[in-house]
Amino acid sequence: MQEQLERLSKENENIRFLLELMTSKYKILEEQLSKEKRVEQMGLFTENGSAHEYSYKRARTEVPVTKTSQIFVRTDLQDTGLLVKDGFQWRKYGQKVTKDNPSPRAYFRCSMAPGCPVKKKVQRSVEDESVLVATYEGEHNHGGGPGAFGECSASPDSSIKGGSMPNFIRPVTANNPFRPTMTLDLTLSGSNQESRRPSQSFMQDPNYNKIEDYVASLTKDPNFTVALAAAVARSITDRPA
DNA sequence: CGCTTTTGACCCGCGC
DNA sequence: GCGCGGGTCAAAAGCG
Repeated sequence: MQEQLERLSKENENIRFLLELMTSKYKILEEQLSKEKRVEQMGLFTENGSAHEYSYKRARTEVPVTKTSQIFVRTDLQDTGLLVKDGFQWRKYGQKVTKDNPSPRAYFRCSMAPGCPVKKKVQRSVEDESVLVATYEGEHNHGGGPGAFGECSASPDSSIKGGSMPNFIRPVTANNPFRPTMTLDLTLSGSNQESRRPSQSFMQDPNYNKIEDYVASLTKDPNFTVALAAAVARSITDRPA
């Protein structure tokens, strides 16, 4: 018990470090983004007569930015499917074997399409084959169907007992074959005018305390370490420095 | 029979 | 211009 306790507290320390790393990375990115916004605005105001042309050209050449996020879902290794239960109904429209990963990548469109533009890609993680990586593009313009996360409740024997569980992170229930897992929303917010939000510190986010409490409870779950490590690795490697 | 999944073909952007 | 690789299409197969 003592040994296990020591191991766990060491693990907690590591996780705290990773979280701090993520937080600082987030702050750096936020600063960089606001700097870019300032530069962009200055460009628009100083170019006098050509300002309209400038913005027009930018708008035309700019790739339409869609909101993307990733979640990591731990599954049974025997489970060969690429299904991530997220409460929405999806229609599979393709599957591909990619170069960097031996497991195939499945492509899904929201079943409400073309009314709903959301797409997702699901592929097993290279680092841990039991972890499914689901990448979402866009935002649903409708509610979730039956079996949505919001309808789940904490399972009594789960090692994760959140108490006040944030809506965006839910444990797995008897209806859901997946084991408890860590879900991280690594949203890449767009840089176009419509998606701009007022600059807000991560620490000032109204959900921050809830997230912190919940993450603290998650550290009791050994599965959490793997999922977090994968998420942090991605957050570092997938973003511009 | 209608809807969903599978899978090979096709398209398109990117790097060389 | 060409090849490569990721993403999408669409016909065929599967399934309830």
